[in-house]
Parts: sequence; C-alpha cells; structure tokens
Amino acid sequence: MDNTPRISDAEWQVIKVIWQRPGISAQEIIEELEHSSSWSPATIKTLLNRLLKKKALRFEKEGKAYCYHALVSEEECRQSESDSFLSRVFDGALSPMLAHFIRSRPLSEEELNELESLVRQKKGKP
Amino acid sequence: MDNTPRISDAEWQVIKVIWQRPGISAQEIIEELEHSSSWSPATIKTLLNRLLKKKALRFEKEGKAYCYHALVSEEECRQSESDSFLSRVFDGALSPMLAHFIRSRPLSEEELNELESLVRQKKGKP
DNA sequence: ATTTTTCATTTACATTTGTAATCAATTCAA
DNA sequence: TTGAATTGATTACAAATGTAAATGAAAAAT
Repeated sequence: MDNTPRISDAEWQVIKVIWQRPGISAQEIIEELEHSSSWSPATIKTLLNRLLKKKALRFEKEGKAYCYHALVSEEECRQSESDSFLSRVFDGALSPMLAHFIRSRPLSEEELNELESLVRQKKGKP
Repeated sequence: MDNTPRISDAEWQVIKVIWQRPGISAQEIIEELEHSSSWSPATIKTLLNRLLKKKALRFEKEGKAYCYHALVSEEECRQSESDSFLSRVFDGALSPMLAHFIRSRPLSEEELNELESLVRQKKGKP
C-alpha cells in the first residue's frame, strides 16, 4: 500500500518546516520561509492547501490561528523519494549509487568513520 | 554553468536506452521500450522530440533511419539529479543520506566489501 | 456597530509532464 | 509513376506544478 502522496519540490520546502516544528502556525511558516525562499505569502498558502488536499497535512484551529501537523512522516517520504530516485537514475542499483556519492563529494574524516562503521555493522547481520 | 537540462521521469527512460546504445535508431528505441514500458510508439516519439528540443539529444540521418546520440552524459545527468535529490530530501546532508540507504536496504557481502574499500580509499586522500 | 485588517479559501494562469492522435513527407511496392 | 506504407513533425489535451492575485469571512480597532 503505497499511499504516500507525491510531494513536489516546492511542497517539500514547506512540509519540511512542519516536520521541524509540528503544530506550527501558518504565519510562522510564512515567516520561516521568507528567509529560505523567495516566495510570496500567497504562494506558500497555495502550497499548504495542496498539501492539505493530498492528505499530507492536517490543521487544527488553535484559537484564531491555524496550526499544521504532518500526516505523513519525513521518514516515509524520504523512503518513497529515495525509491523513485534510485530507480530512475541508477536503475535501482544501490551500490553504484552509493559509490557515485562517495566518490563525487567531499566527506569529513568523521563522516567517513561513521560510514565505515555503518558498513561494518551491516556486515555483521546477514 | 549548470547547463544540464532538466530531464523528466519519462524522458529518463528514453535517454537511458540511448546511453546504452549510442547511435540507436528510433525504431530500435521503440522496440526496446515496448518491453520495459507500456508506452505507445507515439508517446516515445514525443519524448524523443522533447529531448531534442532540450538539447539533450541530437540525431543523424543514416540513410533512411534517424539515429540518436546523447548530448549530455549519463554522469552529468546523474550528478545533477543527485544534487537536486540530496538537497530536497536530505537538506544537502550527504552522510545522513548515505546512512539512510545503507540502513534501509539489503546489500550483498560483496557490495559491502566494495563500499568499505571505497570509504578506505577516500580516507587516504584528504 | 461600522470600518479596517487579517488570513484562509478560491480562482488564475503559464509551463511542464504524461499520454497520444493526426499531419506531412519520404520511401516502397505495384 | 502513382498509391500505400513508414515514420518524423506538429498538434492535442488533461493533470501537475510554480507562482500568485482576488475574494470572502472572521477578528480587531475605532
């Protein structure tokens, strides 16, 4: 049951803010996004409504303000985006994809250590 | 200079076939895709034309047939898709993204070894 | 209570995408 | 050489997306 809704690029920006602060009000969302984006408040409202329509969000009326909560988890959406990215761009082949990223970008010593231990850990369990 | 064109999901399917066999004819592309997809030939032609318009492909007339070549490399497109995926879904944070994939999917012993050695290798050079 | 302000809901509109049918030119067969 | 068959180019159209303005109802101010 893949009922995770398809979330567009712009919508991701918005729902991310809500994941970070569940129950955040529309006003606060707009303020937050006025920094990280160049959208007009109207645009942000449209995106909120689309996410509502897709059942990715719900809202609660807290007194005068509308407060938003996610109905899909970030983990869930990441999973589904990751699936689609992996199959589209790397034909579903995980290990070439990982290799691509490891090769193509700088990683700090710590991150490399972390990765190494993740891989080791994974090796333990079949 | 980010002149890599934006390639849609459906277009990826098509250009992948061309990367695999540079110089492939339209007819062959259609045959190839009739297996892996459920598109009508007309649809595939549309996608070819869109890719032409985006300067992602060019064609050569070999006698009667049109033969297609990519103008953007697979590596290039992977890079650009990867950038956009990473920043949209993981806020650009590489290492959490890698962790997500390593955790969430099965990897064979060999793949794990390969990854380990990639990481080691990377550790060598600062 | 009436005006003003606020803010959620509707409507707008151009572009991209998925999906395909039709048109037009070139080639092949009769 | 003329009609039939291929097949690339053009046109079609609905849904999704990016971007935002107009509308309408509720709250606040006067």
